[in-house]
Order: sequence, then structure tokens, then C-alpha cells
Amino acid sequence: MKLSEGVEWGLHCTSVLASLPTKATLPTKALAEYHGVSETYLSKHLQALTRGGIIESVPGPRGGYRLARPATEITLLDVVEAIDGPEPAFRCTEIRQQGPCAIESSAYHLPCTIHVAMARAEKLWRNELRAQTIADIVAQLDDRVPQRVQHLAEKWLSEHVRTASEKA
Amino acid sequence: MKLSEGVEWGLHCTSVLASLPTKATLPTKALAEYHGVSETYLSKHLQALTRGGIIESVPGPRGGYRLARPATEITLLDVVEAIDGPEPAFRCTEIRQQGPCAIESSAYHLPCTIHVAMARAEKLWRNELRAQTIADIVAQLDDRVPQRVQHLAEKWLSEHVRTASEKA
DNA sequence: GGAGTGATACTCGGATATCTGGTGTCCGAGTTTTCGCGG
DNA sequence: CCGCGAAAACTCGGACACCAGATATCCGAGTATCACTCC
Repeated sequence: MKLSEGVEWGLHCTSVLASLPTKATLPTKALAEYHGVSETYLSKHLQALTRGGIIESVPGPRGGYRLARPATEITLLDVVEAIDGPEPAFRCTEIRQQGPCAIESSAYHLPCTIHVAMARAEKLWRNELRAQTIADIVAQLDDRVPQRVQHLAEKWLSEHVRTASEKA
Repeated sequence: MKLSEGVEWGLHCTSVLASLPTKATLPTKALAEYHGVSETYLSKHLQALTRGGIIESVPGPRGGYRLARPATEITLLDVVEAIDGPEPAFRCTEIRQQGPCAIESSAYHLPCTIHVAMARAEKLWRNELRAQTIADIVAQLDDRVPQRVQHLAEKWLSEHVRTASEKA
């Protein structure tokens, strides 16, 4: 079981966007440079976040991405599912209904025991990710990120962010 | 995030082996036919379970596989990790330490917030899988599998199982 | 008839192809800005 | 000087290659069985 690398990128990018002023945008190029990752590939994942309704795009020059709704209403699960897909990790193919001992499908009233157990574990995982929002992540950054980095980031972002009122 | 199909096969096969008499074995061919899956490919996963110490193999004619330890001491997580590998699904690549705002690595005393959150969710998933054993799964089968299938399975397995005392 | 021995058949184990999905890149559609022109 | 319009620049969005890992298969190593021979 392996989670796409894009999930990490998406979570970090969403967190960065959440720390910007309301309505302010940041283009793919800036987000990619900030995280030191491929711009074109990051673009792919940002598109997935857009399709998932996590962020929204502003086209044209001085455009970019911004959150589609308040960071308090974006859970980690939202981001993970937008990029990785909502399908469960364990998919029961009902192999218990195959082979020489199988009978008509309608006779299997109760779901597969193994399927139930795996689904229960996965539900816990999802619930935990759903319980934490991007706003929670951002709130923790103040205490956990070195002061020096915070200052550097603040300065760098202020030079690349694009607000609605700003006129070049 | 996608769990290998072999995980499902491995869980079912381990459960079947757990329902056999002590020391009795079942060859790959029988396990594959019982579940209606590819024999050669199932073999690959059974090898993984062997390497993981879940089951053990008996070579030669009248050989096969059996549990390496009591079913009460085999958790679902053991089987999942034996086949899917023990690596965590989310791997933090520390992209926070890249880009124009990064400083020397030694300055990042506290772990990445996102990494912590993802790891916590994954820990819950693992704990849940660790809390349930193959013996628990087998115990539930009596109530959840149609009587008719239980009889068919009992008969079919008795014709393919190989006990230590049996002499052809 | 019983024991020993060689051939045999069956099993697991690892090495080898194939294929799907993640990884990575590029070019076109659309919009805002900007520059130039005319009034 | 101000308004209008066309061109341009920059953005996102989707379509197109590439590669690693899962999927699927085959053949060789090893062992218990079995048959045959000899005592």
C-alpha cells in the first residue's frame, strides 16, 4: 500500500494557500518553487484539488490558486481523496463465492468477514483524517517551524502573492 | 492508495489453513482451486507469507502449507505486512526543507506537522488490524457463512487435506 | 517376505515476461493586462 | 489628456510519453513416495 507522492504535495500546498490573506492567490510556478518540486507535475495535482472543490483557480495574468472554502472546512481527508481517489484501499472481490464450494450468490446474506474487518480499520483511518482540518495544521506551524524559516517564508510569499487590490 | 490483491488472497488462505487440524497441510494447487484463483500467482503470495513467518511449507509429495504458529497469534496486520510490505503508506520527503525558504537541516527540531497527522491516522489503522487475529475471523465464520457452504467446504477440504498420519 | 535402492512424481522456490497506474512533460484554450492609436 | 481596441503575456487545463511496481507465468531444486530388485 502506497500513497501517491502528490498527496504530500497537495497537503503542503493547501496549507500554504491557507496561510495567505483571503482571496489572495498564488500561481503554480510560485508553489512549485517554494517547495522545490516540478512545476508541471505539481500542476497536475493542483488540477485534481480544483476538481475536488478544495481550491479554485483564477485564470489569466496575475491569476493563480486560492482556497475554495475556509481552511476550517477543509479536512485532511478531503485533500487525500481529491488526489488519491475515494476508492477504499482494500477491495473485496468476493473470492469466497468462487471455487468448488460456492453456491448461488443470493445465499450469501452477510458480508465477508474479512471485508468487514478491513473496512473497519480503514474507517478509523478516514475518521482520523476527517477530524483534522488544514486550519489545524496551519495553527500548529507557529510553534513547530523555526522562527527564521517563518520570517523567510513570510517575506518570500509577500513577494509572490497576488491580492485582489494589488496593482502593479 | 491501493492495497495489493494478494492481501485478500493471503487473508483468505490463512483463514482456511487455520480451520484445518493441527499440522495438516494444503498444497498451493488446492488453495488456488478452492478460491478459484491462479495457482502460479497465488504461489508467489504464499511464498511471501512464508518469508514473513506466518505459514511454513512442507516440501515434496504430500507436502503443502500450514500455519507457522497458532491462529490466535496471527494478526491481520501480520498478514497484510507480510504481503504488502511494512512501509508506511504516507512517506514524508521533507519538502518543507526544500526551496528558497529552507535553512540548515539541523534547525528543524520538530517533525513535520503533516507527517505527524498522517502517521497518527495510519497508526490507528494498524492498531485495528493488530487487534484482530485470524482465529477471530475463523470464529465468526460459523455464524456468517451459509450452512450449505460450510458442509461443502468441510467435505471438499477433507478430500484435499493432508495430515501427518494419513497414509495413501 | 522384508529391506534396500534407484527412479519417479509432486511440491515449493526463485527467476523471468507483461501490463496497469503513477510519474513526468508538453502544448493549446482562455483571460487579464498592456500598449498603441484615435478622438 | 482620455477612451477604445487589438495584441501580447501569463495563467490554467487537458492530452501525450515514460517508468516502476503489481500482475502473471514458467522452469529448476529438493524431498517423500513408490516400485523394483535382491537377500
